[in-house]
Amino acid sequence: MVGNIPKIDKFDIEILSILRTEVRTSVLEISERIGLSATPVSRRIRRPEEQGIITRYAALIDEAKLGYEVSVFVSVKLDKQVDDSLAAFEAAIQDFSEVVDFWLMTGNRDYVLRVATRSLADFESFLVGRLTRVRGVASIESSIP
Amino acid sequence: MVGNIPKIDKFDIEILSILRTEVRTSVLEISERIGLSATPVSRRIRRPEEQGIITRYAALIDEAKLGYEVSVFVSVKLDKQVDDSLAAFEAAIQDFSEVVDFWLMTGNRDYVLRVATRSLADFESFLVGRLTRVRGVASIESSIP
DNA sequence: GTTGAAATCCTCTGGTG
DNA sequence: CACCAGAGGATTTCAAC
Repeated sequence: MVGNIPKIDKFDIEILSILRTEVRTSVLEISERIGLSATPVSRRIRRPEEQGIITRYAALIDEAKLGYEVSVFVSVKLDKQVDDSLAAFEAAIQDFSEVVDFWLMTGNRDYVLRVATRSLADFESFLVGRLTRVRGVASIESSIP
Repeated sequence: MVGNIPKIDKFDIEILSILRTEVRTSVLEISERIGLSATPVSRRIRRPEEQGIITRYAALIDEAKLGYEVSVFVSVKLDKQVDDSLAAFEAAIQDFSEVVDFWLMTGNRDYVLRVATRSLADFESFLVGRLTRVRGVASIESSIP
């Protein structure tokens, strides 16, 4: 069976909920919090890693403190004519360092990007100089968090 | 001066870009990749942690593999009448385990939430049973990635 | 002030009961 | 699953640039 949902018990859920926001919590501290010894905690962390439930460990960066003060949600609609526009579009935006995150919405030609730049001027030059020039882009709409 | 932008050199940028996607990379491996020894790498990791540039370390969970197959972006507009609705609303949604992420948009009464549930039925019951009942919620719109 | 190397300390992991 | 021992990595200290 494909797409099988692994059996997860109360301990696994507690561990995942801790790791979701505090990866650096030591195995020992987790074991004390949930009432287990270190060994099974270590095993219960490794299993979701191998199963691909934990896709990766990421450091969340406060872009504003680095001078990336402008953060924008950009909705992009793609041209319906171009057949391989999705793959091409995704490849293109992955090369843009300004794109922090992106999601493909239902309808399959509608993306939402989160874009971070140092200033509104940088954002606008990214928009007109780079994003609008990607093949297949039909229309763009921005909203600022 | 408030909001000062720290001086970041080439090494810091390289370290941050590694940590952004691969936190578990050892200090030794980072030092080999960027051509520095372990000591300065360790210090250059701690500094952005203390400055709040690295806000937290997070394990990214594949919700689909846990059976949370439905992931939805929800736009919520808040009622303009209620003065403290922002704080109340944020407090409320932080208690909802279904809310994976949320952002406050410009206009100050417009939130975007990312919601993950096990099924569309669960999502709908979350929507009508919990989210719409939060004080100050004026209107809701959903879009599915 | 920052680096580089060695010593210390801490934490993870594999084996045993 | 708990306990214990070995191993690997991170952090502190100190000398040098």
